[in-house]
Amino acid sequence: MSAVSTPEAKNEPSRREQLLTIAAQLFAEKGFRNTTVRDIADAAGILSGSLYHHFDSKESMVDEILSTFQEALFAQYDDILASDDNARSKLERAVRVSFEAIEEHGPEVAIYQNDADYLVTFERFGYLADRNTQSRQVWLTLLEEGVRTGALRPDLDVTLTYRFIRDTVWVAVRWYRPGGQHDHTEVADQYVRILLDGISS
Amino acid sequence: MSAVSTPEAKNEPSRREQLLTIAAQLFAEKGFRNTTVRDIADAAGILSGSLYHHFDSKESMVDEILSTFQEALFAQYDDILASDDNARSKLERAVRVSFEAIEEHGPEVAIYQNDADYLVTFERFGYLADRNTQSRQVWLTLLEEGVRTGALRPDLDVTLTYRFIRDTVWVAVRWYRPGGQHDHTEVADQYVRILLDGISS
DNA sequence: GTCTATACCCAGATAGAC
DNA sequence: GTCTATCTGGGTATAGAC
Repeated sequence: MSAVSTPEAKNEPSRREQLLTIAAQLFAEKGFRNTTVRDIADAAGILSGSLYHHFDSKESMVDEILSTFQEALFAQYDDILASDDNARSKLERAVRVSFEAIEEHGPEVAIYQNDADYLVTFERFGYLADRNTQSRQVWLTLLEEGVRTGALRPDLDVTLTYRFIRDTVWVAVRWYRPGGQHDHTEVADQYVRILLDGISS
Repeated sequence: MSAVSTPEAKNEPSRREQLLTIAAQLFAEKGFRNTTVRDIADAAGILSGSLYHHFDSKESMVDEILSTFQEALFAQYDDILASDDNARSKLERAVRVSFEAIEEHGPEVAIYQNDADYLVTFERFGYLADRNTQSRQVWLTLLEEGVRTGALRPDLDVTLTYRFIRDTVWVAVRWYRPGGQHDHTEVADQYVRILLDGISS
C-alpha cells in the first residue's frame, strides 16, 4: 500500500493508460467508428463490459487520446512562434516538430487525420475545430513572416501554400513507419528541401 | 418501346447510374463503411430493399464506382508516358491530370483515398492494389526520367519525392471544392511551381 | 422498379455477481 | 478490475406482393 508501489511512482503506465494506448492503435488502424469496444477489449485481453469500469464510453476514450496529444503539440508550436529565430528557421522547425509528432505519436496523428471531420460534429469535440483554426494561424503567421522578411517568394499564395504544407506533412502518417528506411529527421530534411528549393535542377 | 426513348439514347443517366452517383457522394462524405444502404436509399427517395433490384450488395456499388473511374484515369497516365514531351512537361501534365480528376471525379478520388486500405483486404478489390503499384510506377518513371535528363536535381530521393507528390496531389480532394476561390488549373499551376521551384526567394 | 415485412447479426452500453 | 448476461438499436440482405 505504499505510494512507491503505484504504477505512476514506478513510471509504469497505469491500466487506464495501457488501455488508451491499445485503443489508439486500433482507432488509427481501422478508424474510430469501425473499431468496436469488443476489438479494444479483445486486444487488452478482457471483455467489453470491463472497459466501462475505466471509461464511460468509446467517445471518452478518443477524447482523452486526442486532447492530451494536441495539448503537447501546440505547446511546441507556441515555443516556435515565441522564439527569435529567423522566418526560415521557424518554418523548418515547425516542419520538424510535425514529423517528430508522426514518429512519436503516430496513432494520435492518424486518428486526427481520419476521424476529426466526423468527431467535430459532436459538441464535446468542438475543441478540435478550435485547434484546427489555431494550427492554420501558426502556419499562416510563419509564411507571412517569411514573405515579409524576404525569405520567401513575394508572389507566394500563402493560403494555398499553407494547405500544401499541412497536407503533405500530416498525410505522411499514412506511410511513415518508425524503424523504416528513413528516420523522421531525414524525412523532415528532405521535405524542407523540396518545399523551400523545389525539385528542379 | 423505341430505342430512342431509352435513357442512354437521350444521353440521360440510367437509373443505375443515378444511384451510383448518389452512392458515390455519400461514400465520399461519410466513408464506405459508415454509409448505410438506408442512407443511399433515402437520398434516392426509395426504400433500402429496392436498391437490391439494381445491385446485389453495397460492395458491388463501390466496386463499380472505383473501377470505372480508375480505368479512365490510368488511360490518361498512359497517354502521358507514351508522349514525347520532355520530362518536365510530362511531370507537369501528370500533376494537372490528377487535379483535373479531383475537379471532375471528386467523390471517386475521395473514396479511393479514404477507403482503399480497407477495401483491398477483400479479394474482389485486389485490383486496387494493382492500380496502386501501377501509379507508383508512373510517377517513378517520370521522376527518374527527370533526373536522367537533367531536368531534376541529381541528388533527388525519387522514392520519397514520389510519396510527397502523390500525397499532396490527392489529399487536395479534402479541401478542393469546384466553384471555389481557385479553380483546379490554378491549383495545379501553383502546386507545380512549388514542387519544381520551391517557395523560398 | 418499388414496397412490405422480416431474418439475422453485431454494435454500444448496463447491472450486478465475483 | 473483470466477468456473466442481457437490453436495445441499427446494420445488410432477402422474399414475395404490387
